[in-house]
Amino acid sequence: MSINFEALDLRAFLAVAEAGSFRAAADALALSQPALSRRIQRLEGLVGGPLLERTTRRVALTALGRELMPLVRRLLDEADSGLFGLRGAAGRGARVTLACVPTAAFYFLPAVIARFTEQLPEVRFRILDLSATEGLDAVSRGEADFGINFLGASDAAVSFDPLLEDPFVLACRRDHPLAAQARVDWADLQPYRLVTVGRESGNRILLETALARENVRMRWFYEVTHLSTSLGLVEAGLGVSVLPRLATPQGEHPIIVTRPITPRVTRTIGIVARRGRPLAPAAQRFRELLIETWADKVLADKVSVDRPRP
Amino acid sequence: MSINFEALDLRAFLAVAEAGSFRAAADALALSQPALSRRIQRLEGLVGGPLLERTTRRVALTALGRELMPLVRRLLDEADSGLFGLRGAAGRGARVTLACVPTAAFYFLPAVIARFTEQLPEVRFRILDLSATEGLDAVSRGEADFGINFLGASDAAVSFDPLLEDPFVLACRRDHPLAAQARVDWADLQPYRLVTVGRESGNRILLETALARENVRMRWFYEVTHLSTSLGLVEAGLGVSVLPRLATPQGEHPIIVTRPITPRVTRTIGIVARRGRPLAPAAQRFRELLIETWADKVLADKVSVDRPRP
DNA sequence: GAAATTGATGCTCATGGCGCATCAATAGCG
DNA sequence: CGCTATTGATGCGCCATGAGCATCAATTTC
Repeated sequence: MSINFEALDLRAFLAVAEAGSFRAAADALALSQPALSRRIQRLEGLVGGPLLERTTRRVALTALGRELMPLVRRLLDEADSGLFGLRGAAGRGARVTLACVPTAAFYFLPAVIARFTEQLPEVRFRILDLSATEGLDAVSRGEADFGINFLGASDAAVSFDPLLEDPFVLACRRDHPLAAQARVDWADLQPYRLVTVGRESGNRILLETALARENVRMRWFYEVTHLSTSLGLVEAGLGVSVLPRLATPQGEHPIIVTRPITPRVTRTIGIVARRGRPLAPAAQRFRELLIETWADKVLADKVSVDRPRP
Repeated sequence: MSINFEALDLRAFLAVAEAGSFRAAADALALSQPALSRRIQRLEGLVGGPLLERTTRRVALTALGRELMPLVRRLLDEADSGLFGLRGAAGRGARVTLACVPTAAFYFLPAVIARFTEQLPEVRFRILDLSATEGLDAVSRGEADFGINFLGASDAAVSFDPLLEDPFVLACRRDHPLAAQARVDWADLQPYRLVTVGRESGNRILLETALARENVRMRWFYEVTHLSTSLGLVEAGLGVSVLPRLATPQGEHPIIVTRPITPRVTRTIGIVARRGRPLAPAAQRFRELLIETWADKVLADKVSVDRPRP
């Protein structure tokens, strides 16, 4: 039969021996005096005899207690230095590598990285600013600990934890006729030249798939490689653009405004990570902080889109 | 901040590592599989990272887990051998020394020693068969772990835990006139020759003190050193005797009978132990068993006669 | 002798740990 | 490739445990 002590039992004994008082020891361990008294009694039960000789005014070790002291010191020293060393190894010098679509990177990461750095200042970050498909590949190949992406929900090799629903919106100049409307229909966009990203872009694929379901065809006049270039052309007055909300200017912009489009088309942004492979401690910790920070801000019901391969 | 692990956490981890299976490890530790799974999760939380990489069919240590293994082995080995060594010291080769008045020794001890020996067969007993005053001195001087005595209740140097109230009764031959009565008064004893023990005897002192309060004088014809000799003289027909109930034959005796005497005079038999000095583990254990065995058989309400020195 | 302080204990309540039921995932086999 | 058996994880309910509060008896100091 093994003896199932708790570290707190040993710490209680050590604290009493060093403080010479149950009350002082209780304070040192953030316990009440009765709680500490019971811890000592529990240890005495485990060991099989009294460890302390005490009156209401005096505490001293018994012979058995004196015999136990070096063992308790050794056990706690080894446990503390060993476990702290391991916990430190989980953090110190560690690097978290993330594959993020750019819009997500700038929106999600700064505040969370700031919080994280308060707790584990030595962890470094490597942020792969990639397209959605490239980011997904990086996660699948193990080149990134995890990614923030809007693709992956139907990929069996990765898990997908949604963070939020990001709607596609119209971006146009303030003096554009459509700017006068509080919201626009997809049909309202027909008369105007549209600026879009390339057809291999994840956003483009997503949008066109959604619009096909709504029986809507878009007239693309300008095709660019990056979403930020889209906004440049809109600002120059060459057309309007349909962009994810997070890709548009946050807050007031002197020239560009955004308008919601109905019927509403959204993309789900979430955390993608390779299945069956635990994250390194620092990455795991960061992931938890990310979810903790943004889960409260989910704009729609959190949707579990993680489904097994057929 | 310290890490408050439990020995069971460490044992769970070790068991899984050795068994290669949560279920097998759970069996080894007499836990259910879910309980063991949670123990592992708890340890991973304490350490700050995953210790095991597992699917439903395969369990392997992570790098962090491999790093933790030697520390866990060392901690548990040290704790187990150290604590078992101490627990053994509490039991093995131990000797319990008791100072008992003879009547108590034969009445109280046999059954309890039998029970005790079932649990700790290697503990030896030394029973000092002493008079009450000698027994009290032996306890006070530390020559005995504790004593069973009817003196000591008002002695500040010892604690007194009552076990039972033992009344003084009349012992006479079956053919004696007093044997015809169901009970006798102290006055009924006046016409007869009394056999008693020496005036330095604790029983004698106790009895005379009690009778003085009842305004009763005794006519002692025979004075002997031991209570057992009293019974011999009664049996020989030389007189009657007043003895503690426990000193008289238990059960049927062909020649001697006992009769209760009114008003009732009793002595309180209890455990006396030196104050402020914890008992050695085996003695403490025996004392607990003694109380446990006999506390249920207290003939009168348990009386707390232990009072502080003025 | 009174007062202050301490360790132990009774009591209550919230929490934690366990086992059961169940699910999803995995591996083996046909 | 589909089916089956088994496993680790999780939700849930229940019960035991551990904590703090109130209080007591004992000790020490003044």
